[in-house]
Amino acid sequence: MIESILNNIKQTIKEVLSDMGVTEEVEILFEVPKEENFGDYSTNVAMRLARVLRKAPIAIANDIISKLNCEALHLEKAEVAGAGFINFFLDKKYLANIVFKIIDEKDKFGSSTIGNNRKYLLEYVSANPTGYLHIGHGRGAAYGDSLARIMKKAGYIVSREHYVNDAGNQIHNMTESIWQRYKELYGQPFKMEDDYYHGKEIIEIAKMIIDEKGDYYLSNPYYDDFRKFGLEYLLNGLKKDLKDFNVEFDTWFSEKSLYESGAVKDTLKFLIDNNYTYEKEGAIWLKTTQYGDEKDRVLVKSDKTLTYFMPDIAYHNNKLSRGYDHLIDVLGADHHGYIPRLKAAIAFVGGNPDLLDVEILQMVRVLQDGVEVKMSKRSGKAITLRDLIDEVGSDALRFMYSSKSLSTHMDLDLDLAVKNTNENPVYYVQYAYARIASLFRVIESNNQQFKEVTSFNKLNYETANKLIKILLQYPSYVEEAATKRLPHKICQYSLMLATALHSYYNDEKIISDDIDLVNEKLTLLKAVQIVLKDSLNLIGVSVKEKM
RNA sequence: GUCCUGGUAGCUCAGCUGGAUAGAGCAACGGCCUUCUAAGCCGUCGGUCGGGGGUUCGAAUCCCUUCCAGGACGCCA
Repeated sequence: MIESILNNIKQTIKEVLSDMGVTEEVEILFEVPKEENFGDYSTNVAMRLARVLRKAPIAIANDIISKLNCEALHLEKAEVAGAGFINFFLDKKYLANIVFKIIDEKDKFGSSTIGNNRKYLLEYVSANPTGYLHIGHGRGAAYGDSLARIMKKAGYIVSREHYVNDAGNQIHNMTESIWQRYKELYGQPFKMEDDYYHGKEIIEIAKMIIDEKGDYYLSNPYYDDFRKFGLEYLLNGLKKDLKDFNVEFDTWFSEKSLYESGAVKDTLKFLIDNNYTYEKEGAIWLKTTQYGDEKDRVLVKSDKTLTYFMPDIAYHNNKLSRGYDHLIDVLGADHHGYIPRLKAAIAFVGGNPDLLDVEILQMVRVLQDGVEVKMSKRSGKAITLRDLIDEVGSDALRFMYSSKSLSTHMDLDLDLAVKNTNENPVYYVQYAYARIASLFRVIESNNQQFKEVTSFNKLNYETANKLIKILLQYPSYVEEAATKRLPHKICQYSLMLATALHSYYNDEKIISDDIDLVNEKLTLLKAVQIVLKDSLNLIGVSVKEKM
């Protein structure tokens, strides 16, 4: 609706401009002005044309608006302001129709086709199953899951994937770690190497094995059983934590399966056969510098074992073969240097490096009592995602993560998050929803019947307009969040809508004896509720009927 | 040393494809509940947009330079 109004205005301006003798293509952009007095939308096209037309921007703007047919364009008025802005004031009554559209479309409202059904593979979290998830994983999880939801709404086809590193050296270390802890629990000599996993979960696993099999492994081979048991336990824990965080995946892709299918071997052979590699100092190197990497990278170490990179190439090759239009990897900032070699690898296996985008999330710093709490999976003192979900709650945590852009170095104040949860803006938004829900309960207990209206006759457009204007903007927020991959836009939007709701609620008495007016207001609020719920859902946050 | 991110109000952060007087939440201060949920509303206070140059009608936004902070520069994963 808003799009069609703006498109019509754009079209009209284009015609006016060509009458004025502007031959070149000019981009006409609309933005919502910060200041309310500047109308609903504005454009700076007159200023952009000042140089081309050699004319004062204000004069150009005046020329343009004198030729606009406001009524046909659903405009209350258009005026020139400032240095040459054209401000448009839309017809409030016409805009109010958005409410009926929302009531009609429900959670489909805000959907768009901008994604064009393009198929995306979104990989995120991909945590090693060697310990519990930490706070950095939480950020990637919240981002990836929210982005997937938003992109789907915007018309992309999105597959969500978690890569499971169940084959490499880290699993060996995990197995050995359990073995050392097992021996420790029996008072035997043990040694935890530096690169072993020192978390408390490893001890828990050793205890569980003892519960089941006692000291059996002190005199029998432990390796395969420990490996299997540890992997299963940790992977299940990982899945459960993510599920409780409202984070979903379509596929859990096993690294081990790449070995079993021969994909790793085949990919390596392909690279060698095509001369993309060379041998040096007993190792096999991939010539990634050919594609702008700062140095070549080892695929096969001199001890004949593979680097992490090698199966990862096979993995990305596999992704490419599955017919996606685009791949997105969400990685931590510590993997930044990994991107050039990954893109080079994609080029070597015959893919287009531009098919892969890597979204980098900056580190999360955890503060407690004003000092940083270091997190390290190996030291075991890390604050886990599970701890936070239990203490802060999934909703509050999701909102906290999602409200900041990925590139910001995020500070998470534990004292604030845990003790003072009502300072989290998520409650502000949920409260807006609950307040509306409460109104419907009151109506019911009054034995009044709420009936959705299909047109407004008594509604005060002046007070309702703020809400309506924000409802109108929802689709464009979804589109922007999806195309620019910025879920925090949705947080901002939900806060905006909640603010307008609270304000409206305070200004207007909703329930009165005038049942027609009550029905009109409640129809409006019903629409607000739909959009609040949908926007929160996009960032994985639930709504509450009562608070 | 090279590369990536940041540096905006006391704190946490938006704004960054150049646009009107730089925003929000929290904190601080002052009002608003005999009326539908006060986890709310209304208002006040608070800024050399890290510093310095440049580009132009116009710069928080683009370019150069410099300082500070975090991260990466493995035959680790």
